[in-house]
Amino acid sequence: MIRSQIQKLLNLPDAAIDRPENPGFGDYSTNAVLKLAKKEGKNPMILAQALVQKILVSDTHIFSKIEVASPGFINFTLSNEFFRQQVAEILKAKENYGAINIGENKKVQVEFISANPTGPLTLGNGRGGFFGDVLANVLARAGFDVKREYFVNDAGYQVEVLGHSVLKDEQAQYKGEYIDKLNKKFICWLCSKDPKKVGQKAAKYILAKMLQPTIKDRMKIKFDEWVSENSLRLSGETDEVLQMLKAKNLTYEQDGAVWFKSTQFGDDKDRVLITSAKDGKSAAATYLLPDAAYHYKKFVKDKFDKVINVWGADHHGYILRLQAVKKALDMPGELEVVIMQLVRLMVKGQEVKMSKRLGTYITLDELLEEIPLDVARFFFLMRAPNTHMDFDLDLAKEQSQKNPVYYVQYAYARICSILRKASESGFPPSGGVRGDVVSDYKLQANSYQLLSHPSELALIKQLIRLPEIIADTATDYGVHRLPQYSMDLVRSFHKFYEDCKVIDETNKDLTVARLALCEATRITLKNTLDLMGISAPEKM
RNA sequence: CUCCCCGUAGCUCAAUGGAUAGAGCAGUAGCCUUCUAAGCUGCUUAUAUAGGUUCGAUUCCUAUCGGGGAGACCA
Repeated sequence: MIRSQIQKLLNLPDAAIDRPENPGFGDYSTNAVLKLAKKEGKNPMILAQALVQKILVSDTHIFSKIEVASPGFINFTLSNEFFRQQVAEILKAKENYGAINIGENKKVQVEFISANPTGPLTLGNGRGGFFGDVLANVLARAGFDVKREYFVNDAGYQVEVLGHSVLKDEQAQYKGEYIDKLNKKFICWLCSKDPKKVGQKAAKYILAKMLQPTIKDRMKIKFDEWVSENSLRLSGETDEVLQMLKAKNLTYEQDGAVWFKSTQFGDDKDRVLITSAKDGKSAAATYLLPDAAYHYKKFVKDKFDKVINVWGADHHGYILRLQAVKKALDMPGELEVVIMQLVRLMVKGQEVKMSKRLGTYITLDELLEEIPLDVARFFFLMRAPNTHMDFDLDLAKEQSQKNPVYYVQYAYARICSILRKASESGFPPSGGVRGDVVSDYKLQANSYQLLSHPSELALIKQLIRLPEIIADTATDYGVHRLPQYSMDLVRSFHKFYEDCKVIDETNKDLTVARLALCEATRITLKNTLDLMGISAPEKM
């Protein structure tokens, strides 16, 4: 990565290296000196000048110009020669282009969706699902050892409520077609009239027949593990954690319930671990206890260095509680929670409360029946996690045709079309399939010199952003950067396409150089689309 | 009442405290005898309000207004 090379040259480890929007300020710039000058009370311009002198002395072929700009920026302009070399680098790296190793093979778990097995997936699950999936992709590319997990809450109060709902007794809450179906399906189980048993059976069915097919087949997301809450309870892991808390004297009993002293670890109030038996309900573990056991498993047993939980905004208040448990049990590793703001459902400009009880919701299945997966992914991925999102299915359907994903995919199809045509016209001389073509381009490395058109260089500058995009996204989890980047990238390609005719029988060297650039663009775009889980069509 | 998130162009969204606030869609004027016009080029429009910190604020702090979420022996 060029950024880290510049950092090394500056010998300022925490210097932020920018890409200025204004081309007059070079390809990269840094304000590091401004900060340093402030700290040391020196004149930033003088400091910057001195630093630049040192860099010039150290002599590098990468830059064509290093300038100091008021009030103390240092602007780096890279040489065209350097940019051209990058095309060859990309062709060499192929599908590995963009891969970096800031993760150092550390074990990271991304836990996402984890929707209760009590009904179909919602739009909010879709948003979090695509986000988590792509974040995991990016982390893997950044050199982490990534696992995706889904925590199945197949035990506890909500499963009992599900049982009541399927039984259609007076404590029923969930409504919808699937409940009616389950009611008929489990007629044999209904004999037992035990809401817990019926609920567990129904939860199992919902997971296997509704959630998993939607996630695997429709959303195209693969989880490494589906961890069952019930199995943690049955295996005794939940008890184990409770005993550890008790042994540390971090629990107490009050009003018949067992409490965790979470306030000792920064929480607002103490939390109940086991409810008291009252109002006809038996004592039961709250969600916190199995979740504590689950995180104990993540950090202590599975030895994850980092755990990233993707949650909906309605779980915000839960973060402190979980962090408290982690601290209380001295779990090693990092726990991070990404909060996805909720998706509001709008119909004709009016908000409709999404409610499983009222049956007023649009499921993810319904959405994905109306809208292609690529469109849905791009649509959700474009938005930063903390933006509040209004969703109107009719509008989404209407805008599906205008989705920028087509702009991106069209560029890919265009590139493939050119490469096909070139191969038909005998470029390069040996012709053949694309894989062979690439190796032929490499043989003609000197023809890269011919890439000098502003649109060609602008395109290369976009290509070399990919590793930086991956590094940034793996650091701040700003997954929406990817669709943004893909649009920037293809905009440069479309411009190049307009300005530079690739196949030119009268200038074979230039043609080969431009074909190499096309192939490098194809690789970069393909790798970017792969990260987003979006298909790369060779024809449109 | 307390806490969290958000307020940017007509609409949907970008912008590690940086230099001239960017895209897409919509609107509008052009560009195909030439590799895919699902494209390219031009024009038009924006930081909720009031203070503060800073060389420099869409970004950080305070207050106000407006929208969403949380505050249970629910998950």
